[in-house]
Amino acid sequence: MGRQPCCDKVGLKKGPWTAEEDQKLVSFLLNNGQCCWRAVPKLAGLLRCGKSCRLRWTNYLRPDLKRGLLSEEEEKMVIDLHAELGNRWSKIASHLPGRTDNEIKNHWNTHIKKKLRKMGIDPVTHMPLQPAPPAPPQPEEEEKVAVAAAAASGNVLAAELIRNEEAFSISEVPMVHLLDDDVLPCDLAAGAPPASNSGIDTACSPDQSSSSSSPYSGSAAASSCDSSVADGECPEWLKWAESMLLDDDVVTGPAPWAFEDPFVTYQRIALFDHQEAW
DNA sequence: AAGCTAATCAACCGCCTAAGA
DNA sequence: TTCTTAGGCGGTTGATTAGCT
Repeated sequence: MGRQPCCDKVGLKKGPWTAEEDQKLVSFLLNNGQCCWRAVPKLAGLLRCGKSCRLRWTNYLRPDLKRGLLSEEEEKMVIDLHAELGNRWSKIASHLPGRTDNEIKNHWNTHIKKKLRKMGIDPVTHMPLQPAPPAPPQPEEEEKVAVAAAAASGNVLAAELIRNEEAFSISEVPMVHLLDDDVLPCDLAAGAPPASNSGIDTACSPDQSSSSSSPYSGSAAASSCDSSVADGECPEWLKWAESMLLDDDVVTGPAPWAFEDPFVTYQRIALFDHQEAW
C-alpha cells in the first residue's frame, strides 16, 4: 500500500493553467490570504489539487516575482550559494528576491551547469573537473573532458579557452556567505514593494526575517530597504494585483491574515489602501 | 515548408519534516 | 510517545518553442 495521495485526485484537472484559473486563484488569495492550501481549490472554485494551487502561486502568480533570465549578478550569487548549500534550491532562492526555487533550479540545470563544465569546473563539487579514469569517455565527451583536464592542470591552451569564454571566470566570483539573518541591500530587493507606501512599517526586524521559512524570507519582507515610491506613483506589482481582481470582487477584512507572511499581509493592506485611494 | 532535434520551463510526483491530536 | 496530516522540497517529466537541416 502506498502513501495516500495529498488530495482526492478524482476529477481534478492537471496540466497547464488557464487564464481563468489563474484569475480565480489570484482573486481568492488576495481576498482571503494564504492558509490551508488543501481548502483553497474548493473555496476558489477550482478543480485543482491544493498542492498544484500552491505551486502555481509561488512559482508564477506571486506579484513580487521577477520575470526573465537571471542577471549575471544573480547567476554569480547562485553559484556561490550552491557551492555552500548544494541543491537546496529553496535556501538559495531565499537569498534572491523575486526568484523561485523552481526557476533557479531550472536555470542551474539549463545554463549554469553547462557554463561551469565549459570552464572546466564540476558543477557538483565546484572543483576542477577530472577525467574519469575507469570508463573511457564517449567520443562526443572526449573533447570536453580533455579541455577540462588541461584546465585543471594549468594547461595554457585550455586556460586560453576559458579566458575566451564570454560569460565569466570563477576567479571573478566573489565568495559571499549570507546568513539567514543577513539583511539584503536595497538593490537586491528590487521589485519588492516599498515599505513606506502603505504607511505600514514592513521593514522587518531581524527575528522576523530569520524565523520565517517561507519563500519570502530573506527577500521582500526581510529587507530593511527604506526606499520609497514617489507620491502618487503606483508600483507595478500593485497595478498588476489590482488588474487581476474580478469586477465583482470585494476586498474586505478582517480575514485570517494571522497565517500570512508579513509581506503578503502588507501586500493585501496596500492593495486595500490603493483601492480606497481610487 | 516540413521534419527533426535541442533547449526551456511549468507542472507533477513522491519523499521528508514539522506540527498538532 | 506515536500517529496523522499538511506543507515544503528536490528530482523528474513532458509540452512547447526555437533553431537547424
